[in-house]
Amino acid sequence: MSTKDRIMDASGELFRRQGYAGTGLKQIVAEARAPFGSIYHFFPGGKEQLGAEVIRRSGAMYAQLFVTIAADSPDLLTAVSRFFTEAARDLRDTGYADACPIATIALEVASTSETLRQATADVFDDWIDATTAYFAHAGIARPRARELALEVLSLLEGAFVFSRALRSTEPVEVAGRAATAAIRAALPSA
Amino acid sequence: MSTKDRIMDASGELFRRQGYAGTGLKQIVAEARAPFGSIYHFFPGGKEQLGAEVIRRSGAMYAQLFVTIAADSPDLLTAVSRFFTEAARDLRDTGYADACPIATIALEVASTSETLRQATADVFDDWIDATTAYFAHAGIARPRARELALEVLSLLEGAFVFSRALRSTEPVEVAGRAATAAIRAALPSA
DNA sequence: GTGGTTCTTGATAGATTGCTCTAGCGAACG
DNA sequence: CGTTCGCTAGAGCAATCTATCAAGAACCAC
Repeated sequence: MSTKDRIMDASGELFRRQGYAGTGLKQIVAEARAPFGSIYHFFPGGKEQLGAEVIRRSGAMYAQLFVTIAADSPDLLTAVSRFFTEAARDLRDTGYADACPIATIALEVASTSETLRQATADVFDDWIDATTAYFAHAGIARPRARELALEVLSLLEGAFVFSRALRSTEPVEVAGRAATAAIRAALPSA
Repeated sequence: MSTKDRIMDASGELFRRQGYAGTGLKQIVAEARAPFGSIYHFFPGGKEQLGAEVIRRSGAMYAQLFVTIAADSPDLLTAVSRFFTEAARDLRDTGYADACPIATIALEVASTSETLRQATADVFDDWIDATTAYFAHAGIARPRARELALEVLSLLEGAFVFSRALRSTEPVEVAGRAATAAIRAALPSA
């Protein structure tokens, strides 16, 4: 794996777990087993450019994770249910460290760095649009599909906050059931 | 107002907006118009003790905010609806800076400081228990009331993440409608 | 007043931060 | 072989971080 990839992987993992401000560049190169200078070779814009690229890449990878799960699920409800179940399992298996790859950064930078805030906003917009389209494809009218997308994604992100702090999968599991219930109610008959 | 109170107020506001790691003690004393040494006079445990006390106090104040709104609302649905509407208004009025007082810290410290993680967990446990009791008092069976509490609180926290990043009140407004719909469906008849 | 306690105050230490800089390695190409 | 170029490598800089310390100010009990 290339040095740039190792730096981005290490950054993504550290940012996700301890945030942007809480992660030093020295810690990143140590984790990535990369020379310090390489950061500024690949990311001349410094920490902020690294942060922006990591946000966009991590966000896209997380969206892809849902696509993969949806691809081999028989229907929409199963796909969503599995995504929450998988998220709960990942949380438990990582000691409640790995939840949303960008939520921690999003809250940190929303009022401190316009560049990074924009990166998180772009990722979230993509997620919302993709989820809306996915629900619309299942027969839910567009405006309702968007509301439902925001509802399901909010349930996921909010449950992550509680599950990580409480060190319990209960919030994510409950949120998963609430999400499928909401979708089932919005689906055109049955 | 006492120096200690000014320090805690300033810390609460800064932690909420830019996180724990992203806020320096120098910045806190500047904002609080307090001498630097006073931090270590009132919080001998340093930044971590200050953080823990701010988390517990901010968490309790936020719970009190809901109690106040609920006190002069005719019923449960109105109270919840008003809380989300109020949250959306606060977000807009502060330039999308002030949302949950401890969510940013909660995600940051969940895997880095057991002391602070415990403080956020205690606050969240209180919120969940209080909300569960509030729903149970309205006639919803206990196990279902707890699930509903987790669902509503997750909707709120998740919507905060999106609203701050997207600089839009839409997520919080949609979450508010979803929360009231879920409660209405769980209420014993009508 | 006097003694004692609480609080204020900022200089300073020591570590760490993001970042810059230069030197050198090693493969590709004429 | 010699030159070039992408990348490695880490020493070092200015700034900032948390934390400590000792001295002074303000207040209370006696």
